[in-house]
Amino acid sequence: MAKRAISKAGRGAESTRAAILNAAFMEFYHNGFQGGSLNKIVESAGTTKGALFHHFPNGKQELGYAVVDEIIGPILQQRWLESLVGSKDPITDLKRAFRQYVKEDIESGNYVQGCPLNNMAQEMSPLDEGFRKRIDKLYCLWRKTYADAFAAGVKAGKVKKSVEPASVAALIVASQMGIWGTGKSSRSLELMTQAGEAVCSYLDSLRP
Amino acid sequence: MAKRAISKAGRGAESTRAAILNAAFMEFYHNGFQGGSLNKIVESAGTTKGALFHHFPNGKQELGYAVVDEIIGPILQQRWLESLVGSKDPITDLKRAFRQYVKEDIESGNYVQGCPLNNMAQEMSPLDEGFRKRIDKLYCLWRKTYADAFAAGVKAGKVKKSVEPASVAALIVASQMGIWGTGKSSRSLELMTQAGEAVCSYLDSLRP
DNA sequence: TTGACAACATACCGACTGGTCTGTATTGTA
DNA sequence: TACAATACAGACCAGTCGGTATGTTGTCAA
Repeated sequence: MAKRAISKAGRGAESTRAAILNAAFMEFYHNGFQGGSLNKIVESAGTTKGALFHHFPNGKQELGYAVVDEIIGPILQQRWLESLVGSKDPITDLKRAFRQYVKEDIESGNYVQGCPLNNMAQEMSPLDEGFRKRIDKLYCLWRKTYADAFAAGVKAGKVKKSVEPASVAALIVASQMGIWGTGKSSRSLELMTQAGEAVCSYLDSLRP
Repeated sequence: MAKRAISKAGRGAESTRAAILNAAFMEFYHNGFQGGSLNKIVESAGTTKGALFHHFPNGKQELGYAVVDEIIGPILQQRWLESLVGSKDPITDLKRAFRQYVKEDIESGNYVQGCPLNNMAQEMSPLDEGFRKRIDKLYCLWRKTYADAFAAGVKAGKVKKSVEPASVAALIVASQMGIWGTGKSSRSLELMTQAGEAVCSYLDSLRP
């Protein structure tokens, strides 16, 4: 059998797909899924509807699913999960991550757009079961990674034994959703850092 | 000068406005502001575009603003603020409110649609400054009410003196946004109650 | 009784939406 | 070299959108 990925008519089949995917992510990130326009997407990707419906035959929905799976998922992985897997001291690592990313998103101005995953979740979860399942899968992974880290922290004596890893993980993830959501409507870096620091002091209260 | 509110041609001027407003709230609550359709709104309100643009000359935007100010604001007031103003023991009162409303929203099924204010905030804050300001005003009031209650709790000896009321308030409100957001994509009552209980145990850690 | 005006209803508009269809150039394969 | 398949481009489509213009009806002050 021939290698599919290399076959390319026109020029750069896989790169065209990637361009559409990235443009779609940006469009949906800024205007929402329902508000996002396929015309704008193909325009900013430098291609046409023909290409879009060639790579995503089921149109907008399939494109949205692909954005969640292939763009947002990996972002979550690298941003919040990678630094936690295998951690023996989740409190220290989480505090560092919180402070770093709050600072980063404020400086880049990205905080006004919020968290891409949360945006999709709030808008599309109630409207489309396919979206909901994909999004839920990511949030489950997110919570599980945190919970595993807390369980490891308990074993390593860095977290007090009375904490329920799953409960704490659920609260931390929820807090993150809320803090980044707060930034969107308040546009206040003080408020985001304030809430972030409150999480940090909560985390400190979980020390043995 | 004549009383304006009583003058009514057709039948029930003010009640027509209210019907449109309520229909708009439901439509936006279920489909988002951008996804919500004016045609659907007037249909389910049992009226027409003429009436809508008579009462809201600036169209969809003005209608959206009115939904935030006249529907969502009062809901927030009655649901989360009324029980906290003048409270001397915010920890007890907040825990009760959390448990009550988690239970209530699960039983009614409303939890799949999330918090109306948060929905609007996530979708519209980055896109429209008028929305953002109105929404921010409500969140500020929300946090301030909590912060005042915590300050009173400190004075009354029901909350330990080391807590920063403003920080704790910011975190609690953010957590609420996150918990109700979690419910939307997970559809898991266990997860919502679990996160809710984690908040309760966090609140307990703020006792003197 | 008679305007004047509020309170609608209805028909209609251009813009834009997601989506399809057909044509065409490029490519690997036989 | 012939052929089929891939990878697009661009025209086109029906439907829906928010919004407007005009018409009609009920109410009230004069």
